[in-house]
Amino acid sequence: MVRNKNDQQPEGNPNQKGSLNREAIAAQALHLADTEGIDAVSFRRLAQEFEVTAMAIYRYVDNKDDLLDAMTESMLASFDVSAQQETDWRDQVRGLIYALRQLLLTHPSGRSLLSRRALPSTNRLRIFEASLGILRDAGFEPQEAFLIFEHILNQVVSLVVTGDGYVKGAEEERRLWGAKLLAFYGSLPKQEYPRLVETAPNIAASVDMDHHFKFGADLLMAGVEAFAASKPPRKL
Amino acid sequence: MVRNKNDQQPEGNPNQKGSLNREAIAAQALHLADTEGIDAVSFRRLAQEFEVTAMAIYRYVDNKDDLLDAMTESMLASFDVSAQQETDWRDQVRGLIYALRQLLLTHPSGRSLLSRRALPSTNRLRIFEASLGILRDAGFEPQEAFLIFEHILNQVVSLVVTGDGYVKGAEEERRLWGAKLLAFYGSLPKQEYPRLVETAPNIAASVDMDHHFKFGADLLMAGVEAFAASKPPRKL
DNA sequence: ACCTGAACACCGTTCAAGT
DNA sequence: ACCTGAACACCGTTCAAGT
Repeated sequence: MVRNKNDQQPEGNPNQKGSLNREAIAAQALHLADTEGIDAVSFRRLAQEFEVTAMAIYRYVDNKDDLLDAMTESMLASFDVSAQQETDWRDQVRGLIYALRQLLLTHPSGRSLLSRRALPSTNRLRIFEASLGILRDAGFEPQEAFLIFEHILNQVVSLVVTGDGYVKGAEEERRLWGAKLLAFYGSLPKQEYPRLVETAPNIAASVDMDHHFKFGADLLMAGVEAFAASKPPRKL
Repeated sequence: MVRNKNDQQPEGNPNQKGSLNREAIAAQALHLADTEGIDAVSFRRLAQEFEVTAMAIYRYVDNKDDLLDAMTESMLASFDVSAQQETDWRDQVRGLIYALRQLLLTHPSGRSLLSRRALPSTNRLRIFEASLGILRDAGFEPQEAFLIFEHILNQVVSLVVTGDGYVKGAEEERRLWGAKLLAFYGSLPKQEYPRLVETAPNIAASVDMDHHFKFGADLLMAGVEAFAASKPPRKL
């Protein structure tokens, strides 16, 4: 290992000129997706970032699908599964939920990446296995455990931010969208849409808000626990 | 009304040559998305379908975003809100869940269309209002009602089919994907991924299966009811 | 009012060629 | 082994022009 990881990176970009490889490409693509949106990720744009031709990237990545796979792996490398070490399964599940939330806050492109139909690679398998383990040890059958895991994944993703296309650090954009939602729902005709007018502030607040997430996580846990309670008592 | 709706439609396409308008464009685009995938929807392709230039479509549709809005409206026109007429709120919510499922089975592109960040048009407002009404009348506060509605929407969408990119009538494709999932998860190293190997059949079965949906819908309802029960008793 | 043609700035991907 | 250049078949969108 002669090369130092930190030699001349222009303004914090994770690319080192001249060192083209799969990991670096995936990391750069992920960074691009998180800061400029998933649509900004293209072979031509990526090539430009590495000061190379678009075709050069095909040496390390089969096609666009494979690139998205690599990005997903790169993202999930930082996923924290330490929640496994809790003693109560409820705390383990809660830990998973909040770890996933943290991941999605750090990587807004996570929503797009995680909802692709693709065979998982090692990092994703690791998380999947750990999650199923927690739920199986809690007393759920395999099918139940799988379904509950899916349930949680989808719900957390939708709770962290409603709608696609958000980008890292776009606080201003979110605020504006929230204001737009409030104005829109708040000014609907009250006779035709009484419930929507009434709920306008809550809809607008859903744009971000920690309270919104906590509320949703509680609802989610209530469902899982209720399901557990409705089963013949084994452990719970 | 001189023109008959049914004069010479080539092989069941909902376009009548020479009658370009917003509704017809939206319907055709939706049909295209449902049968060939959302990516098949382009101005050039759509224009070809109507035997016209791509630019002609811009007379009726502002841009691609507006086109997707119009498609969403076209899709939601067929949404059945008759579940409102049930007497028990649990049946009302169940009715909504199954109506949404029916919509998504008919329109596989629904997943993509419904998860866009956009201001809703009349059909979507109608459904939103009706759903909030059901939940408010059941005794939930505005914020709770909104969150539960979101919860249900996301969960049903993810239950009808896991992963994006499916298309109408692609039963064969789904079957193949299920087989691929089974082979993949079933042949993972047992020592490293015991839970995944064990759960492989359930993961594969999630590709479709009515049982899978019923199971998920029950879990969903269990959560909503548990949340209702945890509140100070007003109606429930 | 409604449609066309040409153009601009993009895509993913293939293939033959360079070093 | 690794990268380039040119090409193909696509995109959304703008603008000036036709009838």
